[in-house]
Amino acid sequence: MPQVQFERRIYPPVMPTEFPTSCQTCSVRKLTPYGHFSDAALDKEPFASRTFASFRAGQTIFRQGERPQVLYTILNGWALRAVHLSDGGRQILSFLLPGDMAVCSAFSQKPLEFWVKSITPVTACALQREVALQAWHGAPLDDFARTLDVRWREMRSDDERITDLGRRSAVERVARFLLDIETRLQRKGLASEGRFNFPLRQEHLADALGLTPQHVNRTLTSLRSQGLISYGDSEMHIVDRVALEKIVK
Amino acid sequence: MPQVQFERRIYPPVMPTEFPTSCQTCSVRKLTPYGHFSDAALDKEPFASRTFASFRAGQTIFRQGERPQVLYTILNGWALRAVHLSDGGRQILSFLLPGDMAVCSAFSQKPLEFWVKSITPVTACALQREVALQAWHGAPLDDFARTLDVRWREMRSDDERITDLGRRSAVERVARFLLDIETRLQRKGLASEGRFNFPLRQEHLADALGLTPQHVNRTLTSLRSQGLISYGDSEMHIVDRVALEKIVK
DNA sequence: CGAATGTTTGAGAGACGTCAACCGGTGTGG
DNA sequence: CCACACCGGTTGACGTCTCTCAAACATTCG
Repeated sequence: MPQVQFERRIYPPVMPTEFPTSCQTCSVRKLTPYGHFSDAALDKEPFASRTFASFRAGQTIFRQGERPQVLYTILNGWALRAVHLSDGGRQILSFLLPGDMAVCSAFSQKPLEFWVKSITPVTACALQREVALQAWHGAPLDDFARTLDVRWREMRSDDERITDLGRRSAVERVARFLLDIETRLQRKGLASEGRFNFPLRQEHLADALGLTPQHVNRTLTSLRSQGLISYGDSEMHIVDRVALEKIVK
Repeated sequence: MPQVQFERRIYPPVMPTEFPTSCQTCSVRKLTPYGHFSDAALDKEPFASRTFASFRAGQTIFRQGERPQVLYTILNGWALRAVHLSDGGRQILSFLLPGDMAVCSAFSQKPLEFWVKSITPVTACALQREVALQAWHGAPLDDFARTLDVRWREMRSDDERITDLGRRSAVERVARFLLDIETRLQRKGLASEGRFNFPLRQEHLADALGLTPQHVNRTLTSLRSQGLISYGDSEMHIVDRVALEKIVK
């Protein structure tokens, strides 16, 4: 019986004023797959007909089997992409951070084989699938090629996950994960000096890294006691980046 | 010191007559990402300017860091896509079978972060990157959308690999792998009644599944002694599909 | 205060890796 | 022609990493 997730953390309500007033001044503009689009292009479709959405923490954004008609780009907050396992558990495939697209491959009408759920409250920009498809099809060849490349980074990250899960020990996975998240947040301006907001519970790490929560705990505790990281109160701090990098090889 | 792979198996030389004379009658036509293209479309670019290539067993097709200018579609044989690991090993990311594209995401000019190598002798159809890009850009919206979807299956397969490596035991991984390969070959008409040509060594399975060759051996031996599979002489036979499916859950 | 959630810690079991050896087949070279 | 090396498959003994089961503790919320 699926249990209703009860969100314990307190988050301020999302104010409409938090939505960007234009794509040109959007805070995540440069982080998105269309980050290279010109100012002029951002006045046209599909951006002209963009809308916004906000989700509470722990809310399902896409269900498995659904055929999404919108492409969400995360403006704020964390979400996760996962599949259900036959034993009742879940495998987290990726975490979605500001600037990431919730369903990049939603061009097709094929039903999703994974689901997407917010972790913190999430605000997102929504582009209509059909409109976006037509607009990108009509774009110059150069933009077209880059659009095809949109999946490139995602794909690479998948490859790395495969290597990670197949070959690395628990410490290596955890260290790599923390460094990876830090790098992504840093690039988005959401981390400085190794410090960043970290809303994940240890169970999230376990479900993503293929470990048990207990073992994640032991690993984190070990890293903390060695002075490589420190954490608490939804904050993560990578204290000794060099040592962590040595662990991941 | 990298060791020269010596191919011990004997394969007949590839005869030019084995190349398909037209795209319309190509044996893998329906299996490719452009399998839905019309007869007429196959007379135009990029197909009109296609060329062919053949590789010996164990030959490197793409090097890491390379910027491929051609899109290879495998006509015949098996290949693998992999990355080097810092400990000198390799993680096999996927196996490429007839009808698969060697580098589907080669639309960009970004250097490859993996390498591709033939396992058996491989014959392939080569499309020029630039020509293909322009042709697909000019194609009808519907074809365009499907082209974007080309990566869909690949992506799904990546997701499954992540789940697999993160959560399954050795038996589950091996069973799932065999069923997966059989399904793919069946769809391509290269397997019947659970029997198919299987040129992989146990070390290939190990490198793909994140196990040691010895443990792969124990697992295969166990499955064989239980009468679920039988193999030998580059042939694999899934004897008890139902039981295997029960293992993978 | 009690219920629920998440973190932390411990003891024991099991799965998989490591190290090592042997075997059969095949090409190689004397 | 035969000894030999090499490769891949096979098997055994043993170590260790991670899981499982279990429980204590902190925090938050009702």
